[in-house]
Amino acid sequence: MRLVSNINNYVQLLEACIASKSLKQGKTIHQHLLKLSNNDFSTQSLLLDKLTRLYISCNKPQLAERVFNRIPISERRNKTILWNQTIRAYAWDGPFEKAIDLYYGMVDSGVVPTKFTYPFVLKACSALQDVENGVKIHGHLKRLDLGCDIYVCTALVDFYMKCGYLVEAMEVFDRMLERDVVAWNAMISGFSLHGFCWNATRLVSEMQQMGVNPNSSTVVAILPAIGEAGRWRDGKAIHGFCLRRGFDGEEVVGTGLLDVYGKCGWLVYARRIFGALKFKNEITWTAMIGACVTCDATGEGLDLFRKMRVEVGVSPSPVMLATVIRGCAKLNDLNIGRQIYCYTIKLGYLSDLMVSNTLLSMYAKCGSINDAMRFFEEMRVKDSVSYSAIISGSVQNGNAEDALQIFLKMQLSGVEPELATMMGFFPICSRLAALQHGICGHGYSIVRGFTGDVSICNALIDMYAKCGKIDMSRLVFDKMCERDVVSWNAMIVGYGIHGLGREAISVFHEMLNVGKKPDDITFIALLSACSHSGLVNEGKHWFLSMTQEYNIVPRMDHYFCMVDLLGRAGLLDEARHFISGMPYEPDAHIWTALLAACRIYKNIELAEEVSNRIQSLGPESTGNFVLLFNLYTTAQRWDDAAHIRIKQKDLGFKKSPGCSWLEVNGIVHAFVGGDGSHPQSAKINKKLEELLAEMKILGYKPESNFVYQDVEEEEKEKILLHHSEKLAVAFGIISLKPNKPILVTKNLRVCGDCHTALKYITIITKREITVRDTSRFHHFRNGICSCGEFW
DNA sequence: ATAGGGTTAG
Repeated sequence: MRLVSNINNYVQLLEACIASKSLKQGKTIHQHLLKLSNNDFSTQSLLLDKLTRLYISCNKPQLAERVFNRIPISERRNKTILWNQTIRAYAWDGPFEKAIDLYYGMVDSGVVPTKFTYPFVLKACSALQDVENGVKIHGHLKRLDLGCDIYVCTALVDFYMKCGYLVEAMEVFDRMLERDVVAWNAMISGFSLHGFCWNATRLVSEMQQMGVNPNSSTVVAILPAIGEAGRWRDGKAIHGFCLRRGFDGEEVVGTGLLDVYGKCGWLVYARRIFGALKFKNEITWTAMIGACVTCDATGEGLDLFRKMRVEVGVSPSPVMLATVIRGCAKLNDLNIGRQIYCYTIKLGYLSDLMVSNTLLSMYAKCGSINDAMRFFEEMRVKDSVSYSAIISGSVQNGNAEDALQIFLKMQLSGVEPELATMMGFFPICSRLAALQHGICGHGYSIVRGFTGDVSICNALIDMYAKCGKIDMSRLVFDKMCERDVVSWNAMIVGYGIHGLGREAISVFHEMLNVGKKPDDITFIALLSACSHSGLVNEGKHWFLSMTQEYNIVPRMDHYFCMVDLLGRAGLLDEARHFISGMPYEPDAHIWTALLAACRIYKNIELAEEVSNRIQSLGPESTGNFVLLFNLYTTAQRWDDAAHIRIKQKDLGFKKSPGCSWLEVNGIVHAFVGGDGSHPQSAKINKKLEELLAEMKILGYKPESNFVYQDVEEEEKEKILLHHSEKLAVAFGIISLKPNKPILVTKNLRVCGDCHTALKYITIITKREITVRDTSRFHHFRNGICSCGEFW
């Protein structure tokens, strides 16, 4: 036969193709052979062997496998190397499932895998995060006595680490008889990947003690963890190490180092490294732009972006674009943001999920929630990041109801809420006082293992506090293994809004005792807690100590707290004096706090002065009109009251309607004053009539001063009776079991008449009622409110 | 080696 005589020629040709990796020529020969042999050269195992090798060397594992399978099984059994190399080719860039299938095929054919098989099949398992098969394969190799091989063990460590099975990885590593730098690096990059910076650095010193020198891969592996943890001292030490060992010229090392400096806020060093690098690739540029953005030099970052495009002529990658968009978000400049949006379209990156999620978050951060929402709806593919971004964006822009709806939709869509999603979800519950949803989210977070995270617990503390369950906040707080400043702050805020000033101060003391440094927010929380509990001396003391002992320069917010504190306590002159002593020009907020105090203590003269000040500061807010109007009506100065109302109307300020809501069986029911639209409206009204009659017997008199409309007395009584907080409470009474406490949330301060009426209602119904208004909780019980009339 | 979502105050 001609073919037989020519085999050697073909073998030589194929070998040449293998050596030069020329796929095209190889394929031509393959075609030729098929024709020649009438599709029956399959008996020629030598040729099939060469063809398999050719396709492997050209990274075409699928073609290789097909040819390989035509070799008779009896012969294939002896070709372990070909099995291994095909698996390796699959493990290199997929499809990874094929690598695992082929491994099982190999075992089923009775071929014994070798130490060169396992690293690749394990790599495929970690790429797929396929723990089940990985563990099974680990079992196989134990039986083959490969459990001590250094390459196999390194591969196992890498596999377990990449799949998040740190304990298993450590077990394998500990049992290794010898460890080279690659084995150590596998452990180190594993810890680094999961953010365990401390473990990673400890291993680096351990390896040095064992006489193994870290190489540049070790450095590259550990740097991201250092940067993420913000440990710039370690970063500097590694930088020094790199200089001594001459690693600093490598692009990859330099990129890692400048990234660490950027993340730690040392833009100067980042710039220096960037400038010194001889070779910069696109990743280096991206890292530098990112460093500028992180260090609040966004302008510089955008300049670099421009420079790179013009001078270097590199087209930006999606990652770079995302970095630049993050910069735009930070600039809070929608104009630049819209330009970059167009640029994204031009580059064709709009379908890149990461890029579009960044854009989405940019719209939300720039306060353009409508753009964000539209963009979100138009996204064809949405993942948990997209949902998280739109949910937290909506809450932050004051739209908790929409955020809740989107969260519910997310669940229907089958996208699972992740940690960051819950981070946005709990503030929704806080805002709406939706306890049932909050508890549900807490349960979910436990199941998903999120509750080990400090920030999640912080969000839980805040959620329970704002849903009226301060004891639950404390429980979460006490169970935390570690606490950051936010945890302490959230706890202090919680006690503060419940009027538990003493407890707030005691938590603050605990905080100092354990050596946690309070920040500016801690003091805002502490001062406002004092203010809500009338702890004037304590407040004054901490205000002084804040500057003197903790070196915190008081901001406008701190001054606001102090004015509020003095004002609520009735020390109007002192408050007035305090304002004159401020180092800043007081803003409308500060004056409003004083005006509110004037209303409580009925000081019309000061109120008028303050009101003029506010007017001279420019645009007024509706609240001020209401305060002043309220003051005049209480003093029965009807003309002045009317004058204020006319002015308010002329200037186009409308009082935003009072709205109260409560959660029943996981559904939030909202009521506006005089609202008859609720399906149960008739029952609610009937209940209110009954309550009114009983209240009157106990001595309740409707305080018609709180009705701003100019109508008959009888009509005023009716308006009062249908204030939103009363509607919500009545609905709570008829729809919740008699022993259940009622929690109502209101968008404005609770009205004075309602405050009185609710005390009577707790006597009549023997039920606890809690109202959370804009600034605090009112717990009504047996005719008494926890606020001690401090509001 | 670079990269999207996040908690506390007002």
